Amino acid sequence: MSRSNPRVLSTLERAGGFASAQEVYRLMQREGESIGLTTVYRSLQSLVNDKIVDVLRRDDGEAIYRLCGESHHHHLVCKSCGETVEIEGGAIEKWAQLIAEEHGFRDVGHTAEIFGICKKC
Amino acid sequence: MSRSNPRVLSTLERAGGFASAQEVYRLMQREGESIGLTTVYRSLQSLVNDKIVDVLRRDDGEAIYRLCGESHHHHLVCKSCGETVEIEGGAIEKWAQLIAEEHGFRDVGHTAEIFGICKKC
DNA sequence: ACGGTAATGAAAATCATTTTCATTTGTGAT
DNA sequence: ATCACAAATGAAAATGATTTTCATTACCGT
Repeated sequence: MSRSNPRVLSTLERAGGFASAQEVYRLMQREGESIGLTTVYRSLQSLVNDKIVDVLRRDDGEAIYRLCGESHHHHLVCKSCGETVEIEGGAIEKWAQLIAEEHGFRDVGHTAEIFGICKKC
Repeated sequence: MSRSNPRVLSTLERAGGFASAQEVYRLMQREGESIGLTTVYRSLQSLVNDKIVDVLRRDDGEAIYRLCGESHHHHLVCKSCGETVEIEGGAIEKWAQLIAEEHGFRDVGHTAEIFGICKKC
């Protein structure tokens, strides 16, 4: 099949370890890298197969890719202006793990986002 | 705007309270109901606004609509078979509120989902 | 250099979802 | 009942992410 293009992984890292395929592609374009969208998709998929990245879904259904092992964080997003604050989720991590174990689930992950209206809006 | 077509809700109920828009549409077709896909989408969206149904995402990104009780809750979803457990989020509620206030946000809401592999899978 | 396999990417195909817009239906006032 | 207007409807087109196709190119071992 196809192996991952290393520039894709490096771009995903540079993006903070968290981005959609389209975002990785646009980022590479902006930085002058010559690559096709198809290759970006294929590389990300191959990274998922190799368990080097995780794939999640945004609320709008777009797939987002996240480096495994990155200490992950959550977001606090303003519904009005879109300003985003990255937050640590200490309490959540334990909660998710605990609940999942109670129900006999393994291989546990989670998503959590907080949204509201920021000071300026 | 537009209100929900009652046949859509009744079909979603008949489907076990868990189906995608396309599935609801195909089900209604098969049962001889005359309705457009657009209306199915609009009705489901309106049900989501009215908090009569929840919307989640399948692994492939397709939105699935699900009847839910009135109390605010979160989900523990099996990535493999889709089994879903409704859970209470006591800890989360406080955490979200606290973090948001720290950053000066008001009108706060949140989403949280836990996913993993269930016992059977 | 040669032959074969893997990687690449442009363009077309897919598929769920949304938008547009013209038509129909329902409702309330008169 | 009739007129007028708002809401609902759905067919068709638009959108946007993702996948597939396929012809070309880069790479590797001989």
